[in-house]
Amino acid sequence: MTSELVAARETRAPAHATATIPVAPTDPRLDAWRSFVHAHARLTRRLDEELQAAHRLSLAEYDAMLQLANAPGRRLRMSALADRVLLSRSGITRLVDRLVAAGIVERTACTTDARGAEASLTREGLERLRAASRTHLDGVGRLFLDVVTAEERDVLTGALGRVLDNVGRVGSEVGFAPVSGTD
Amino acid sequence: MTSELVAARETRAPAHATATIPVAPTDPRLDAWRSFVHAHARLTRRLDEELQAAHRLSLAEYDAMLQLANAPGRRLRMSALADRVLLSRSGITRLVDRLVAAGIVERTACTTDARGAEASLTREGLERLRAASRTHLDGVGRLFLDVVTAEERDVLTGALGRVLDNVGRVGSEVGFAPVSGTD
DNA sequence: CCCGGTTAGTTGCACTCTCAACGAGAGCAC
DNA sequence: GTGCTCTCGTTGAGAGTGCAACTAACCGGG
Repeated sequence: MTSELVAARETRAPAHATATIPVAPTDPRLDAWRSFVHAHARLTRRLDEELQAAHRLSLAEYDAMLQLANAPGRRLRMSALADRVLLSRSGITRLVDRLVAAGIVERTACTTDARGAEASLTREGLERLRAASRTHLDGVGRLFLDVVTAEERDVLTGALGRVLDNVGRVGSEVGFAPVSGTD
Repeated sequence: MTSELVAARETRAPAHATATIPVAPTDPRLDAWRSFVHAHARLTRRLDEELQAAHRLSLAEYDAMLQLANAPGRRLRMSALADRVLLSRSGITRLVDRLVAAGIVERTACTTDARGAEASLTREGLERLRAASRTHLDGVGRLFLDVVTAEERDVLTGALGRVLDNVGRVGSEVGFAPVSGTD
C-alpha cells in the first residue's frame, strides 16, 4: 500500500449500497491513507523491536498484559481478553500459554462457569509490565507524540475515532464479521 | 494495543511536550496514539477480508502487484520489491512464488546481474490488479475517506508523514536497524 | 429431568512470516 | 588472474496466527 496503480477514472457512480464517491488510484485524498498505513507499519515494527530487545515481549503480549492489568482483579476470561487484544480464541489460548510459561500470568478455572478459564496477571507479571511499559511509552513518546502537535493530536483522535466507529457500523450494516468487539 | 493501563478520559491537553517528556500511562496525549493503532487494526483487517473474499488476494499480495504495476517495465528486482512491501527477502521469495503459481507474475533472470531475479507482472496479473483495485479503493473510500474531512486529511498527511520521517531519522541516529526503505 | 442448540476454550492443520545458513556471483585489491 | 569479501536470492527450521473440528458445559423448552 504505497502507491495505487495509475489509470485514473473520474466518473461519478450512483453506488448507493455504500454511498461512496469512487476513488481513483490517483486520487490525492489517498495521500492521507498512504501516510497512515506507512507510518503505522514503521512505527509498530520499531516499537516491537524495542520491546523485544529490552524485555523479550511482543507487542501482542504486552497488550495482553496491559489488558489484564486494567481489568478488575487483574483477571479476564479468555474470550474477553481475545476481544480486547484483537486475536482469535485459538490465538489467545496460545498467547496465554506463553505468558503462563513465562510466569507472567496464571490460568485459573472460572468459578461461575465451569467451561470458562480466566487469565490473571501474577505479581511478577505486573512487574514485567511496569518495566516494559517504560520502554513502550518512551518509544511512543519519542517516535510519535514528540513530532505531533496538540492540534494534530486532537484531529487524529477525532478523525480516527470516527473511522473506527465507521468500520464497525458499516460492518454490521453489510453483515460483515464483527471482527470482535474491542472496547 | 488497545488501551494502555488505566486509560485517562480527560481531554485536557498538557503542556506541549515537544522534547520527550516522560509519558505516563494516563497521559491524555495517548488518546491519539490509541485511536491510531485501533483504527489501523480494524481497518486493515476489514480491507484484507474484503480483498480476500472478492479476489483471493491478501493485502500484501495486492501491494506487491501494485508495486510491480507502478515500476518501469512492470518489473522489479526481488530486493527492491521486498523493500517496497516491507517484507524480508525470504518473505518476498515466497510471496512471489505464490503469485507465480497464480499466473500473476513471472520470475525472470536479471540480465545485468546473474545473481539477481526479477518479478514481472503478467497481462493476467495486471487485470487481476485492476479488478482488485476497485474493491480495495472502494473499501478505502467507504471506510476511511468518507468519514474524514479535507482538513483532517491534510493534518493526517502532514503529521503522519513527519512521524514516518522521524522513525527513520531516530533510527539511524540510535543505530537501530534500517527496517528497509519502503516508499 | 432430559434434550437440543449454543457457547467456551483447546487442538490439529495450514499458512505466512522471519532468522540463519547456504551457494552463486559480483567486485575490489593485488 | 587469484583471492577475499560483500550481496542476491533461496531454503530449512521455527514462531505466531486463523479456521475448523472437537469436548465440555450452559441454558431454555418439553
